Amino acid sequence: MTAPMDNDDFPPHLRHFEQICKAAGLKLTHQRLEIYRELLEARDHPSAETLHKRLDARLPTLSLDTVYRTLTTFERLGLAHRLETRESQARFEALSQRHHHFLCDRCGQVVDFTWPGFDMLALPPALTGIGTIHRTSAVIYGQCAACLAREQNPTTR
Amino acid sequence: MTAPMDNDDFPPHLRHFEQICKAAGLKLTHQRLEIYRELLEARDHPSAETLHKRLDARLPTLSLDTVYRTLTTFERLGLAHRLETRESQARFEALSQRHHHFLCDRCGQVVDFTWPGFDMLALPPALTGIGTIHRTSAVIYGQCAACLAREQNPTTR
DNA sequence: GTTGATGCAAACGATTTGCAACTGC
DNA sequence: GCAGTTGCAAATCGTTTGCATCAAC
Repeated sequence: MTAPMDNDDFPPHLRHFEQICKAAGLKLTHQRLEIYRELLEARDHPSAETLHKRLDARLPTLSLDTVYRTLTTFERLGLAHRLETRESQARFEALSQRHHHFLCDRCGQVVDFTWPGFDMLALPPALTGIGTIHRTSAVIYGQCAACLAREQNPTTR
Repeated sequence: MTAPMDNDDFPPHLRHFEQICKAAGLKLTHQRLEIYRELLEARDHPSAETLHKRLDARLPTLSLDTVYRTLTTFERLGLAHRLETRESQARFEALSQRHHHFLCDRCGQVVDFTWPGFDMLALPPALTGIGTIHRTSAVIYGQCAACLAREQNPTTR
């Protein structure tokens, strides 16, 4: 509809995307590709609406519902995670290296961090027989330095 | 409005509640007390709507908005946690002993489990200087045994 | 009596859905 | 050409809010 699809000069990470879609019997649409690309580049756990805004320049006719539908599809395919935040808006991230999340109780900011000690931890015995484990994740709640500073020094210093 | 408040024969955990409210300058209303009591007894991370239904017998005039408002207040006071689930409905739990959550990707069920190994783990160095830590929590995603069984043996056996 | 809390109804906002037109395969 | 996908608009549903009344202190 906008530009022709040049499947042959896909960079490696998009070839991987192509294969996943093909294996799942999903069509490789222009919209899906661009949404995935945008999510891959995003470092800030964007919401569906944020992604939609960012894609507006490249795909002016892209609808917000398609972004929602596509992100849900990605989640099902294991291409994206839906973050559990305390906001009403869900936020997404493409899968990259193993990391965890710090959530600021004040501003709602999500900060990624790595935690090798946690990643290496043996699963708790209490979970024996619970079923299959897909993913383990640590979430740390607190107040970020910026919010702390803002409260202690409302204006300056 | 319904029954008189007998502040003097409160069980210990409700006296604690009374003190927290008093310290925060909040009125000890009948509704707040009953919502807290119900949340304390609940073992299943009820949603605001579920709590409202359960309280209907005791407080027929209780409105759903009050449940929402009250749970938000409890969260602010540190009397309850809002769970981050993948459902649209938020779910709450009163604070009890330290535990973590297993979330089934299929049925959305939340299962509590203890994980002493995690609780004893040192915080990751990556978080140095991030701010103040309020709470750490582990979330494990997977498929519960019931959902596994249902998919392998759709009908019987 | 004063101040904050409640109940009601209406608003809000994120997300989902029905459907007809369209496009990748 | 067919099945799956999109865009549009409308619906859905959890949650929040304005406001007048009411209860706790």
